[in-house]
Amino acid sequence: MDSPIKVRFPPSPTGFCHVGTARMAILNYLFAKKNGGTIVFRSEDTDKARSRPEFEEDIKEQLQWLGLSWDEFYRTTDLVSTHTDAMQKLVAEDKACVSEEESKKEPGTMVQVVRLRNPGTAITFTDLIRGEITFDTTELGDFAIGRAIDDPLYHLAVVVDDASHGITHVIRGEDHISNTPRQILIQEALGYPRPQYAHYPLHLGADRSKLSKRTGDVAVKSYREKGFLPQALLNYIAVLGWTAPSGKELLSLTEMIEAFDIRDVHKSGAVFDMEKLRWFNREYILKLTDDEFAAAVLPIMEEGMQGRGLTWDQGMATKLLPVIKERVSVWSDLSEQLAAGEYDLFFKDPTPAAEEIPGKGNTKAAAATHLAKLHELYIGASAEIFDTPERLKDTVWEYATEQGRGAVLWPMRFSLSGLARSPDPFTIASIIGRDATLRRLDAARQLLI
RNA sequence: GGCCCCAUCGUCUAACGGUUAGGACGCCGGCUUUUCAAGCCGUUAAUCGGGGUUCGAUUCCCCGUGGGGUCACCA
Repeated sequence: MDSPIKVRFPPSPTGFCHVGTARMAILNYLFAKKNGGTIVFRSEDTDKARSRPEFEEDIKEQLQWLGLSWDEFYRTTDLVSTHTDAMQKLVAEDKACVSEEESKKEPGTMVQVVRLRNPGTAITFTDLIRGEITFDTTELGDFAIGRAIDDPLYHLAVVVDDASHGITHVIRGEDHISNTPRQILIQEALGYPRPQYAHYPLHLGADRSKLSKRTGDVAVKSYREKGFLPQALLNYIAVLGWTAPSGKELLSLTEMIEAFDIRDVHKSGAVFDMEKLRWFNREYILKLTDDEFAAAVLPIMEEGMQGRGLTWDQGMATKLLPVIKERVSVWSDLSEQLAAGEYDLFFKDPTPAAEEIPGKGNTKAAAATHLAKLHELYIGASAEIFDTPERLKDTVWEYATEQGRGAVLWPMRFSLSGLARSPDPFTIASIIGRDATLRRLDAARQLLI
């Protein structure tokens, strides 16, 4: 009977939750869930100077936002007495020693340091992702495991904590590969069992160096603030460095758990590609129901309208939803479009420049004629044609085709939008309605004479 | 520099000795009811180099080269 699988999320609360933290959590989560294991969230706060509660809070919050969870929570410092016991045991057995040394941080002052007496053996361990890895540990020397007998350092704390909690699998980034022999040495000195190790590659910045603040955005919170959907970020981070046997990229958390096998995690680092993340996000936006989409978009629009000094019109905004859906990959795109005034035309009449109304190669006189004709066709048609862009198109299509579509449609679109780039004229007309359409067509025509 | 890890299109990857080296994102081009967006279709593009092993290497081995990680009284 195998012992139950148990993994850990061991972030140190010395910074905000970044994508590397998320990646660590996702891989551990998928592995645990796939194998019926449990997860313990351990806040590694042994560095008292740099650890801060708000960082710990942020890490929990962002991980939960992504849809992840854990079964137990504790802080490394909760176990200091256990760490002290372990160090005392090592000292008593002469496997470690306490020495007085000159402080490296404050030269001149003497400080106590606990060091492991390194037997200098070769350590070989099997990595679930990379296979056998061997280190000659003599070069490590008698490395430090505590600042004092009651003040453990990272390596000692990790080993004692993992053993105390019965951790069976240590899944972490490859920056920990070289830490592994040290930790195994401590385990062996303490007589602890060795967990299974798996080291996954790191995410890289565009310049292929370790992803950092310098090489790109790393805070999960900043992606959240930009308006990325948690499912999309989660999916992208998971798939960047792991491929499901099916080869599918778009996977829900449930599907990922189902398909997960630690052996399918890649060996080499991958560049974090913002464009592809945006594509994932758009795919997830498209999966949203109309209600979910409206709930997310309307508040952003209201804020954007305020920013433009325009009166909020929820009915109009609601009619605009389909137009927005095809122009947005991330919510921040919408904020930017709003700020650029791209949607102003739906909330107030535009002020098109007369010279731009005809469009290239056409005269003002011709444009004025076309606008007059469009006005005539629409005013004579039944009001229901404004219900759909298709009917609005059908009403004038024959005329437009006959006169040259560009020559007719550009003036129409420009009169309605006042913009060189905008949604098509029929869509605009159906959204702003009959009155506004007729009014704008006529106003533009008058500018031309 | 020592040690460790890694190496297929621009990017993310598939191909577990035999494929016209496949897919995705992006790029570029085309189509669709003017512009923009979206959508659809299509094109371009890769096995780091050199030795082996083998009838046959992207795949196995060795050596280079390149990239990354790590060498704390941080985690």
